[in-house]
Amino acid sequence: MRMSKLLMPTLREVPAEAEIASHKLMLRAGMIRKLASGIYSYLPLGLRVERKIEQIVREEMDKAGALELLMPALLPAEAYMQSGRWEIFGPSMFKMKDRYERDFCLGPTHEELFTQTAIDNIRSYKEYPMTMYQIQHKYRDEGRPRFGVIRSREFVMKDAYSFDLSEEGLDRSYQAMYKAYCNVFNRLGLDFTIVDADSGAMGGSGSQEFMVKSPVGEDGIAYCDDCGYAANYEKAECVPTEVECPEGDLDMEMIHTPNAHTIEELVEFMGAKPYNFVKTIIYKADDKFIAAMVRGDRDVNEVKLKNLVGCVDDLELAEPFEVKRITNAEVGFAGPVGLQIPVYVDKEVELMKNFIVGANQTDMHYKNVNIGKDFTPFMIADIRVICPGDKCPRCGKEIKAAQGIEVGHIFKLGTKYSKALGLKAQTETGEEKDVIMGCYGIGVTRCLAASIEQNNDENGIIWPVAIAPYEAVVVPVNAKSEEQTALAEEIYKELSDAGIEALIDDRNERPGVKFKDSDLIGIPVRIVVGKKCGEGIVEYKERTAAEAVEKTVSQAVKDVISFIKSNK
RNA sequence: CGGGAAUUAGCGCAGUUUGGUAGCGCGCUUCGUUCGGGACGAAGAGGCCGCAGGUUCAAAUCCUGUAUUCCCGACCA
Repeated sequence: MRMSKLLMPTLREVPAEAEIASHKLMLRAGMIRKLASGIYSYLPLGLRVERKIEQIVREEMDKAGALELLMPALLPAEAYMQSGRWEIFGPSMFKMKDRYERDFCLGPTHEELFTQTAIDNIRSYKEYPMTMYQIQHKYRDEGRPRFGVIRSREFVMKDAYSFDLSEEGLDRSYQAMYKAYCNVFNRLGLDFTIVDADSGAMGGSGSQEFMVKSPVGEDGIAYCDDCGYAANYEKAECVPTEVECPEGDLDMEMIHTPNAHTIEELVEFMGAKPYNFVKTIIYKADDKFIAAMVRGDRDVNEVKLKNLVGCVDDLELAEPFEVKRITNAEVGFAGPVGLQIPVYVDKEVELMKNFIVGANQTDMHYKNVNIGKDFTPFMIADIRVICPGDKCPRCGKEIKAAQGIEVGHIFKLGTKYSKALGLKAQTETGEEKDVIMGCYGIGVTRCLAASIEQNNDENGIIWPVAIAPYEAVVVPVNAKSEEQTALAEEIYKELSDAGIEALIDDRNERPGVKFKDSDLIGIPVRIVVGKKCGEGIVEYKERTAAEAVEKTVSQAVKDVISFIKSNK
């Protein structure tokens, strides 16, 4: 490709809308342009990278035996109403009506439609197991689109769905996708971590997320360097740790704590440590009230609590007036003693004695409170959020925290959608069975941003060869020099003939501009045709190298070809 | 959905406090000189100052709405 003919509007300055590296660089490199919040156009360079990622995903899916098909993005409401998700998605679904007032939406994800496809087209149990996938634009009206294409409202996603007749079959289909996902992310050159994810609310039996560690990631990861354990923050199991408590068989005692609502204020007031307190938090779970208790220096894990309570709809903090009604006190003085609602207690609290809790009376707390003696929990379970420094639930070493960008998610769905929509298969014995499903997603456009987050420097993007928009660039230093131009053209032709996706910077620009641009757009390797052109010497520079190396023309061409081939 | 900020040329910004009809840098066009890390000189083009009302002789500037965008948080099959 001739750069003089390429639509590549690079920017010297960063548009004010961008905050993170990948977003800034995609704008500066002329890969994308924003059309509305969370909605982007892809210019040639951006599209080429997106297509390459798609192709890698496609190849690995095909290799894993999945069948590619394509659903519409514009969907009739029916199947979503049948599954209940027309309501569950709520405002995050783009909904509309056609001219006859019939309901439609833009597909946010396609479990329902793939289930319907199986119902309509799979005729015999002999056709199972089957995995189908598509690579398609998805639409979600995010409450807060963010970070360029990392959280956008229209994005490209690969979604796959497996259909099996047995749990063992589901395990096999799931494992095949697991392996394919590892292959995909390895080929993309992403440094990723696989974490256990929450699946409780969906009724599934297992779920893992593929995370690219990055400080700009929106998901928390708890991991252990020693044994390799990694889990989503929401999911990570907590190992209870013991803390120092007042000794002895003490009796509960009410104390006056005026205006001490928070743990910090109490610590100040009473001179105790945060871990000597136990917080009691009132939640509303599907219109029923419950209390959750965790140590003063911990946080309640609402996902765990929600799964434990078996809450279907919403788990949210009770409103202040509700707290007042339940505890007979201002917010900040709730405690388990005499409370008339179920009290869920974190496992860690079981290890404590003589702790401090609210007294359900404004400005009053109890000290020397003990489980069993002073109150009876409804249930004791792991309901807290993991903290860095906690013990690893597998090996006991120290847990660390990181942020991650979720680029893939695999999920054992079970029979949720087959039951809702009626996907059954008749077995050889004539018995009817619900088909067991799995679903598997890769955020294609998000991978693009994730790759840039992991591969950039102060000069711009550093593409891995596998997804670089072009593999090599030939730069004649002086556009007016016929000698340089001729040699550059010759090299460009040789590379192209050898199957290299090459650029030639034939623009009438000064060398500095050409170098800056080629670094910015992240082309993996560059040949510069300059002063020593007459002696048949050019410069060879890999994007990651500090310095260029002088080589003969034929050697440089050979090295570019072998560099590209060996890094693909 | 709650809180905060912004909106002036393609991009980055000043001008708004104290009203007088718009400016800087980059980019763009033309000519010339240049040509190894975002050149220099000269001459240009480009703006209903987000939109709608209001106050005023006069509004980018003051007032009232409204839209859009970004940030923090909530939410995120």
